[in-house]
Amino acid sequence: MLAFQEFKTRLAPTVENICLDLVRKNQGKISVKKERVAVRNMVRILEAVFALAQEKGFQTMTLRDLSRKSGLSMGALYSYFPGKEDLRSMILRQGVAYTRNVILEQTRDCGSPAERLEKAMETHLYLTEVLGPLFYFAYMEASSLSRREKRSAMEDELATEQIFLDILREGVDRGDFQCPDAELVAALIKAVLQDWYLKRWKYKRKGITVEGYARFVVAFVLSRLTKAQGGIPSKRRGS
Amino acid sequence: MLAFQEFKTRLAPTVENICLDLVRKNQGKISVKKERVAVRNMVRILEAVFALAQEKGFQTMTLRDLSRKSGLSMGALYSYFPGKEDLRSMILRQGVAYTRNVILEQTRDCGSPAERLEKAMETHLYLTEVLGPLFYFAYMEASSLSRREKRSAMEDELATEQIFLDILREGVDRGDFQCPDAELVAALIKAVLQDWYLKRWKYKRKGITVEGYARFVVAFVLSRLTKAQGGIPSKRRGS
DNA sequence: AAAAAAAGCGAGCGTTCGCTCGGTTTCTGT
DNA sequence: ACAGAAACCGAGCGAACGCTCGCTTTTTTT
Repeated sequence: MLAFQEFKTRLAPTVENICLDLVRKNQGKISVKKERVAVRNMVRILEAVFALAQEKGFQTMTLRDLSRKSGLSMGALYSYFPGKEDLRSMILRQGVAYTRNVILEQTRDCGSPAERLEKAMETHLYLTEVLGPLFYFAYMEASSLSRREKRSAMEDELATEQIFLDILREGVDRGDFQCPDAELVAALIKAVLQDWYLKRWKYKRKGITVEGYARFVVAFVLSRLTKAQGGIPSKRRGS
Repeated sequence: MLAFQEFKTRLAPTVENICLDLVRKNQGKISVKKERVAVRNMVRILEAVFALAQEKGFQTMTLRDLSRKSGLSMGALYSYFPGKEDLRSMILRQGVAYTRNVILEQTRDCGSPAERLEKAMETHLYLTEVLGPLFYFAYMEASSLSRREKRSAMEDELATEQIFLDILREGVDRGDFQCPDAELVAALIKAVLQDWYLKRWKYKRKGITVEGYARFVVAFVLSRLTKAQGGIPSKRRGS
């Protein structure tokens, strides 16, 4: 298992790096010319958004709140995004793209399905640990999107799940895994990984580190895939 | 395993029953005198709230939206709650109390820890299946609460988890379960059960019924508790 | 059926929101 | 040092919000 600290320094997944991509991909919407300035202030904006969204939600947060917390004036803010809704969708889009890229890139060159599965879960957890507020934001704000954007959020959910499903199926084909219900296992994995950033307060309180959680989840899932004798009993005794 | 249909008819966990309790426990805040009328309209209000909250979130929903969807006028609405925030906290409080009671009541008289664990998971899933919109609402709205109410929401989360943890520990004591990290397993169970109502669209799309999901989750967890040889390997091979 | 009580109504109040824009400050090249 | 460009500022705009209240309609009582 890769240590969390090493992951952090090797990949350097920071808000700053995400802002750099965000600024470059939205040049049409950002009226600030100099990239250095744009990125610096975009970082302040995103960090303020994450803090405020965690406090009171994105909808409840006002642009005056954002102005106060980020240190930029109302007018200055509108040099960095065309409107409040656009700000949200810019952040979501960029965050999703970034996550997808990192996980796919990290799992591509692994060996056995078991190793790839471990690597995928580990990467997901470590990434959410570094970018916790971003993931929390993305998850919590998905409920108040337009229909168009809601569909897109659902497809992202399924795309992440598909990564796990592909690995599971490969493992089953090769005979490494015994898993008659790969779809459900993939969904379970996704749910458990999400819990890490949705309930960070809970795990912090219990003194559980991201590495400890990763070890537990990997062991739990793999033990079921490699040691379980049978599938699901079709009937269990009644109450 | 209890069939879902039987659970539904036996316990009759409906929005109407919840509204009855809600009306009785908030008589001071509701100016409508006749209980029959109060309950009837409270049902219309709650169902409208759930629908709107799922569409656009509680904060984004306006009282004019609620008026339109529920069929009651702006003025009439204020006979049923003192303000928008009070409406939310009334719903949350009542929903949490109801859930807690049902699960505790259903798991009290079971036999072995394995049976109780199964019953607890099954009850949680069936309840969320009937009252899906309520749970979705409670979960999604927990992020934009006051500090006082946030603490209370966290305690509810931990209280539910504690039910599972108690059963796990009893099973370990009796030698039924092999589980060196009961706290993490309890958290995992909670996360997986929550996924059912947070991502219902996903499971609906895959054609998975609540009974199928319950069977899967129970089998997955129990197989790990009763068949796994060891705990967590302290080290796994490096990347 | 008339009177009293209860419930329902919706235009309008004050406030605050997202957003704009004319003026000011800061940065950059020479 | 200075002129032009870039960035920043915040009072103010129309719109929409939560909420109220005088009035009407419906239900209950006598």
